[in-house]
Amino acid sequence: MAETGKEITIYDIAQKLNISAATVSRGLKDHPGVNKNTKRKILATANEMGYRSNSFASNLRNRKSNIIGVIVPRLNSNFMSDVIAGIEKVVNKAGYTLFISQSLELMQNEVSNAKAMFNNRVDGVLVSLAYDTTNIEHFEFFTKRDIPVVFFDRVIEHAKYPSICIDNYKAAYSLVSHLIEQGCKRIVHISGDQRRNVYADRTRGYQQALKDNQLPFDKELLIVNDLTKESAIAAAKKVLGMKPRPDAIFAANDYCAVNCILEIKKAGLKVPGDIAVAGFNNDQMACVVEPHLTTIDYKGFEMGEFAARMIINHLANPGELQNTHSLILRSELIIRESSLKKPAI
Amino acid sequence: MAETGKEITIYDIAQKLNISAATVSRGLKDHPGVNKNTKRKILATANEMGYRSNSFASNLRNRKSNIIGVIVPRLNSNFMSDVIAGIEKVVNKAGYTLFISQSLELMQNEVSNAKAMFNNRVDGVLVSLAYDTTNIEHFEFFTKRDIPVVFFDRVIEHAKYPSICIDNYKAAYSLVSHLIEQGCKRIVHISGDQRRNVYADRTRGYQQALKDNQLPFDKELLIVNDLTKESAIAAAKKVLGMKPRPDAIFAANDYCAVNCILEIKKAGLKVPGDIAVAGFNNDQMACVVEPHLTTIDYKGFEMGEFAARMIINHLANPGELQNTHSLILRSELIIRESSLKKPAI
DNA sequence: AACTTTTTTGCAATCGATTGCAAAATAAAT
DNA sequence: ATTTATTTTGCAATCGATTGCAAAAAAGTT
Repeated sequence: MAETGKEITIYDIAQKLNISAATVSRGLKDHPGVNKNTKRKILATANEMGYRSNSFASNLRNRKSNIIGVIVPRLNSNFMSDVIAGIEKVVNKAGYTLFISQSLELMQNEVSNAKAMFNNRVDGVLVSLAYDTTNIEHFEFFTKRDIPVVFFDRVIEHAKYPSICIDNYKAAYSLVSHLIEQGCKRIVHISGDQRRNVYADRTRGYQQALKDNQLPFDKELLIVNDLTKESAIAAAKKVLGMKPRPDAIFAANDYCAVNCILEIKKAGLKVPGDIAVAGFNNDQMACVVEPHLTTIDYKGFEMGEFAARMIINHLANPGELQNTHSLILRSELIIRESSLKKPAI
Repeated sequence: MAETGKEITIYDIAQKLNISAATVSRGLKDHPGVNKNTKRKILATANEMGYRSNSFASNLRNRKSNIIGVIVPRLNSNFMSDVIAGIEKVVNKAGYTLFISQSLELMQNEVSNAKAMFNNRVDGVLVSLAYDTTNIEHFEFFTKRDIPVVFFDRVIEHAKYPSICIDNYKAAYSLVSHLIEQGCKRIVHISGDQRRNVYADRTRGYQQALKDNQLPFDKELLIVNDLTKESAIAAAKKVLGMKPRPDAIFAANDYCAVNCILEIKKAGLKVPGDIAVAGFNNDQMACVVEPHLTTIDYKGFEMGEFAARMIINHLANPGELQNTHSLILRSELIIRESSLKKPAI
């Protein structure tokens, strides 16, 4: 078993077996040209001496780190935790490890994280953009060196970068259609920074659903803020003061929706009776608030798996960057009480 | 600026400046023995040629990875996201990067993650234990090689490993005392696996608070499960069926507490009127549920910072492992409506 | 037994950065 | 101008694993 103190190298194994380090190196990685018996011996001695491969030496020689970088806005959601788990699963199987960091929704951090990853020579990067990222020049370092960059969830339209996300437009469209179907006519949409696809697309879906149902789009009913609790409460208050009062709120995420519900109830109004509310993401708290929240569900684990596979594929078949453009995953409308004005049939 | 294609090494810089690679190496890291002018030139050329240090070569030579491993049960809470952010802050400042992985509450994953980190030659490891971890032999690899391991939050009593957590006993004691002070006499405690300090200590605090207030400890009132939503609901149902009916539930985490509240309300009873409820952790959802949840708050960011500092210190002053044993951070009782039987004074 | 073919192995260079030691260059002192 | 002290630099070995190429060993043919 492993001994204390000094590290064992292939040279130590070679010496003990009276063979060359080259053979040990080949033997350890099951090179076909090595005699089966020798291989067995090498493996046995390696184990017995407590050998562990030195990845620095190997990486140095191979000019490859076997590390995939992941930059996300925040790790604090079930969604993101699932994404990471999905990525880990695929990536580990392919022999890579992860280098994860959070931008905390600030472009500034995103930039420095990207630099750190570049300097650590990651073999590929998975990115979900920060709230306030205005450009993606900080990823050009990677493309210049042919290091694949894949965006997921918070993606950006760019010929160079493949991406994975759900159809936010369609999801929002179906959600708003549902609200309309429930009899809502003045639907407020609370969204985030319109530079982020997830918010812009949801807004478009909202607008199109209105249009397709002959409902006018009233600019006043579109509220864009930073989706924090405070902004959610402020937005809710604003809605409550509008005349005529809107009969529904579609918030771009669950946390915002939930805080709207609380605020509406605090004002003595009923959800969904007076105002129906819907969110996006199907967070845990969607089933904690009362009434439970109608929302859009999509699978983080799956998204992580796909994103990871995309990167791994690029690494396995370099030069095919252009083949895969973008991938759209499915999402699902989850109808709960917060939007049910009519009794369920 | 950075060129496309090939990587620049110190040899390229050396050649361009007609000096030796040794000087370039020293110049780049501000070695005192290098002429100021030469340094300036080296830095300038490095920039201009788009040089980035090759960490593999450097790590190989220095026998040091500058990577800190972090193993956590799950990344899905605000708490954990804050911890990671705190760790990142300290660790980055000291020139390290993070290698994060989740055990998903399974010892099996924790073991393989630990191995992966060991093989990647992390310089230190920060760990919060999985739900079902029964022993910590998988960390002996590290101690044998004098690689520091620091536990945080979900810690374990062990002379070899320093740890950081809050005083779960005291926190639970103060929380239960508060419930008693509100007039509760039959208090249920729902907890998790008692092998985890966080749960065992909370249970102890609960029991001691009862004792100090002349309340009998009824075994039936201590429910141990896995704290999932399903278990929470089952536990709540059990409580509702008890005779005489308990007048309070102290759950070992907020998610469990929240689901109890929902279940109690579903049964037509009032919280806190019929049954007071309290949780632990001050998750976002504590303020989503109605009534808002009384709970214990403690700062993940701080905990991350401290844990990281501890590891960094150990790395800076090796051999002082025994100096720092364990650190107890403060926590705070947050009283909200879910436990207020008496009107606030 | 001599020769050809096939399997196995080893030599030695390579991947870049680092650093002890000594040499060279410069500055200071005589 | 010499000698001594001080700064700067460079040489060359080292950190382990990898791999093209060639040599050695084993197996197969005549």
